[in-house]
Amino acid sequence: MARQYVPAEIEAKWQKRWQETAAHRTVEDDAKPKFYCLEQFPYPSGRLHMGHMRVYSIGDIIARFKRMNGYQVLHPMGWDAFGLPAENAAVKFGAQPSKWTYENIAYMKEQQNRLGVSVDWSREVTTCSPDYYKWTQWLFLKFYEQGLAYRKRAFVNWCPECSTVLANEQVINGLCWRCDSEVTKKDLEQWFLRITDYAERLLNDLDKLPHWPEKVRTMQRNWIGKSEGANVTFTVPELGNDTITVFTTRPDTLFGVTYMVLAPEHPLVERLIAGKEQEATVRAFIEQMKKESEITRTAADAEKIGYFTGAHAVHPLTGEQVPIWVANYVLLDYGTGAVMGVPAHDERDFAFAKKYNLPIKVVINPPDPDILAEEVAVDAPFTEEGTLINSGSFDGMPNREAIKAISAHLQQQGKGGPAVSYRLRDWLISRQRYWGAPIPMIYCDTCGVVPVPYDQLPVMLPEDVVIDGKRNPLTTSESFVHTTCPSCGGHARRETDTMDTFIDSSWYYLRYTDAHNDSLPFSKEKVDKWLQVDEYIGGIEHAILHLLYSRFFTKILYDIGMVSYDEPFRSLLTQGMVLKDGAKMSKSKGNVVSPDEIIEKYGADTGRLFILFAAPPDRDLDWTDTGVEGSYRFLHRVWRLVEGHADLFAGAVSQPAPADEAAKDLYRMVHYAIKKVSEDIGERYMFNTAISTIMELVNKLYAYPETADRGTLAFALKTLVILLAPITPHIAEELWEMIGHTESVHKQPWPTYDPQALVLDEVEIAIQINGKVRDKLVVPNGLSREELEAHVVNHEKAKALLEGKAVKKVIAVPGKLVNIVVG
RNA sequence: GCCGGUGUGGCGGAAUUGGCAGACGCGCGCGACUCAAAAUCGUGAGGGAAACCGUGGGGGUUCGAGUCCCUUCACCGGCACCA
Repeated sequence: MARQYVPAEIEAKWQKRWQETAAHRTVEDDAKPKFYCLEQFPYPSGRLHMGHMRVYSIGDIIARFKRMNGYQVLHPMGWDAFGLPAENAAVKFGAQPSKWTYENIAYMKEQQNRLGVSVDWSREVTTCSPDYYKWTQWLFLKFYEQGLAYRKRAFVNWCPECSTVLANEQVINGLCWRCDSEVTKKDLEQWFLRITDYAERLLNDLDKLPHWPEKVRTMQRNWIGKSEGANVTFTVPELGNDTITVFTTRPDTLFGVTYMVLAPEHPLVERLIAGKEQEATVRAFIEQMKKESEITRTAADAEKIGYFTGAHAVHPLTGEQVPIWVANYVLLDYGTGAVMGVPAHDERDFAFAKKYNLPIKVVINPPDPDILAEEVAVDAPFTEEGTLINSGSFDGMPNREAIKAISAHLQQQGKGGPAVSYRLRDWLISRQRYWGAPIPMIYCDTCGVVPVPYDQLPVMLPEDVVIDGKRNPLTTSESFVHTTCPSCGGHARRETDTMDTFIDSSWYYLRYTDAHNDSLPFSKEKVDKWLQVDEYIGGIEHAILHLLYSRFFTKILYDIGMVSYDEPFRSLLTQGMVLKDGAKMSKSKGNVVSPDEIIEKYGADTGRLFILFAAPPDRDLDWTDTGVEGSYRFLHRVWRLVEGHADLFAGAVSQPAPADEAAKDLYRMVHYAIKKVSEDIGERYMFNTAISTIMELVNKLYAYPETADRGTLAFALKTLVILLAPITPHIAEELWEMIGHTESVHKQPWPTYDPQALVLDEVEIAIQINGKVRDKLVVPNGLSREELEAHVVNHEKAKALLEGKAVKKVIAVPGKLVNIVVG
C-alpha cells in the first residue's frame, strides 16, 4: 500500500525536528564566504497576509540555497514593533500597547514557523523592547553630539487624526501615510535630523548601487530633487539696504526680471508692508494662505493670486527698481522662499504677469532669425534655447553659456553665484505619541537642553500614562516628566515626545549581527563581518521612506567609524504585490486569501511553490485557486514518483554511467536541471523558471521506461529531491528520509553539473531560406561553421528547397541553424 | 510638464549573448482507466482552408529582430505652481 502525501503531518514533523536540532541557527564559519539574507521585518499587526508569505518565501529560498552552496548565512527576523496601531488598540479596547504588541508577535512568529522559514530566532530583534530602544536612544545621543540632531521651530506637518507631527516622507499627496487624513501645518518646536547635509551623497551614491532596481533609484533621485542654478541677491533700500536672495535655475534670464515674489510666510514680509497702504490687504492674504491646506495651495491648476507689498528691490546688475509681491505660488520651504519674476521666459511668471499687468521683457531670442524680438512672448512665454538680447555685455551669448557666465559674474560682484537646491527637507523625528522610543533629552530651567547621560539609558517608557488619542500620553505621567537635571541636579522636565518609528527600523539590520550586545548597539567587528546585506527583500512602498533613512543612518555611522560600509544594502529585490481578481487583496474588496487557510488546506510547501512559480519575484502576482491546485498536484506527482521508487535506494546511489539511450537522455536532463536551477535561484532570482525546469525533469521521469537503467533513475530522483529542498523544504526532507538518509537534506552540498553531460551527440538545426525556417535537420554535434554549411547545403532536404534558385550567401550558426540567402 | 518602468496565446508567464517565438503551469479539447464520477495517466492546439500572418503601432539596421536604433501609442509608478 502506497503511502499518501499528507502535508500537515510531515510539515509538523519537520518543523518540530528543526526546532529541536536548532537547525536554523547561524553557523559561523569564517572558512566559508558570508551571505546576509534579509527580509524587511514585519510590523506586528496581528497576522500575516499574503504579502508576508511572499516575501518570506523569496527570502527563504535564497537563504537555503546559499547554505547548501557552502555559505555561512545570516538569515534573521525581528519586529518593527513600535507604532500607532498599538496605541489605537489601547484607545479602542483598553489593551496595553505592550501586551497587544507582544501577543501579536507570538502569534505571527508561530505563523512564520508554520511556513517553514529557516530563520535564526536566537537573533530576534524587537524594537519596542528596552534592550533595543536603549540603543536607538544611544544612537540619537551620538547624532546630537555630531550636531546632526537639532531642535528648531518650524511650520511642520500635523495629522489631526493621529494627533502627531509627520516627516515630509510620511505625507503622501497631502495626506497622512497611515490614516489618509488631510495634513495641516503647525508652527512647533521639534527635533530634526540633518538628512539634508547628506543630500549630495545620498544622491551620488545611488550610482554605487547597480543591484538596486532602476525604479527605486529614480524614486530616490526624484525625492532628493536636486536642481542647479544660482542665488541672486537683491537689495531693498527701504529696509536699510537689507537684501533678499532668490534662487533660480535660469540665471541667463536675469535681465528679464520685472518683479520679485516672496512666499506669504516669508519673514521679511512684515517689515516690507509695515506702514504701507497695502498692509491690511497683504496681511489678510497671508492669514488666508495659512488656513489653506497644502493640497489646495499646491495644486498645479490652482489660480495664481498675489499682492503688491508696496516695496521695491534693486536689480543687482541693472540697478532698476522692481516691485516686490507676495503670491500663493511661491513656497517658503523651497529654495530661498523668494523668486525673481521673468514673465517672458517662464510659464508661471508669464501667467502671473498677464493677470496683474506686469511688464514682460524679452531677453532671449529664438534661434530662428525670421522671428523678431517683438513677436516673442506675446501669447506664451519663450522657454526654449536661444541667444541673449537686452542683457548688457551678455548680448549675443547662447543662453546655455550665459547660465554659467552670469552665475560667475554675480559671484565676482558679491551678489550671489552658483547654487544648488534640494527638495529634500530635514527629517522631522518628534512624535507626540506614546508607543515609540522616548527622545532622551531633558529641559532644565538653568542649563537649558541637556542630553540624558549614556549610563542612564534607556529612558524607559512609563506605564502610568493616559492613552486617549487626544493628548500626548507621556505628558500625563508625572513620574516620567519630572526628573533632575544631569548637569546641575536641579529640577528638570523630560522631553515627552517619542521618536518616529522609522528611526527604529533604520538600524535593525545592524543589530542582528550582534543582537545581544549589552555594551554597544553592535560591535564593529561583527557588523563588518556581516555587512553589507547581500540581498534585501521587501516592498516597493519603502522605496523612499525606510530605504532612504537606512542609507542615511549607515552613512552617519560610517562617518563616525562604527561601520566600514557607507551603503547598507548591496542588492535590493522589491517584490510585487499579491493580487486577486486583478486587485490588491483587501478586506473591503473581499478578495483576501490568508496564509493560514492555504497552509491548512494544502500545506506551506504548496503555498511557497505556487508563490514562487506564478510570477518572477519583482512582478505583481495574480493569485488563482486553480494555480494553487496545480502546485498541489505537482507535489503529489513528485511524492508518488519518489515513493514509488523508494526500493531503488537500498544501496548507495552514486553518479552512474547511463546504460542505455533513455538513461543517457535522463542523465542529460538531470545535469541540465542542476545548471538551470542553480543559475535561476543563485544568480538570476528567477524562481519561476527554476521551478518550470524541475517540472520538466519530473515530466521526463514519468516518461522514463520501466525497462531502462535503474541506477540513472535513482540518481535522478535523488537529485530531484535536493533541487526541491530550498523551495519546498518539508516534502524534500521527508522524501530524503524516505530514500534512506538520516542527515537533513538541507545539509547536503548543492549538486554541481557536469558540462560534458550536457553535450549532445546530435543536434537538430533549422534550415532557413532568407531567414524563414523551411525544414529541420539532425546533424552530428560539434561541426564547425564550414562543416555544418557543407553538411546542410549538400543534404537532399536543402537541395529540394533550393531547386532552381541561386544561392547568394550561406550563414551557418553551429548548434542553431543554417540560413541560405537566395536571389 | 520632467523622470523611470511595462506592453508576448483564452490566462500567469518563458525565450539569459541578435539565431527555430510561445518553455512550464492554469484553463480548454480528445483518449485511457471506471458501471459512472473524481483522482490519475496519455495526448492535442498561436491565428489562418491555404499561401502566409504573428511579440502595442509605424519606420530602420541586419542574412536574421520579442531582443538593437528612431518614432509613436497605451498602461503603471515617482516628482511637480520646485522657481
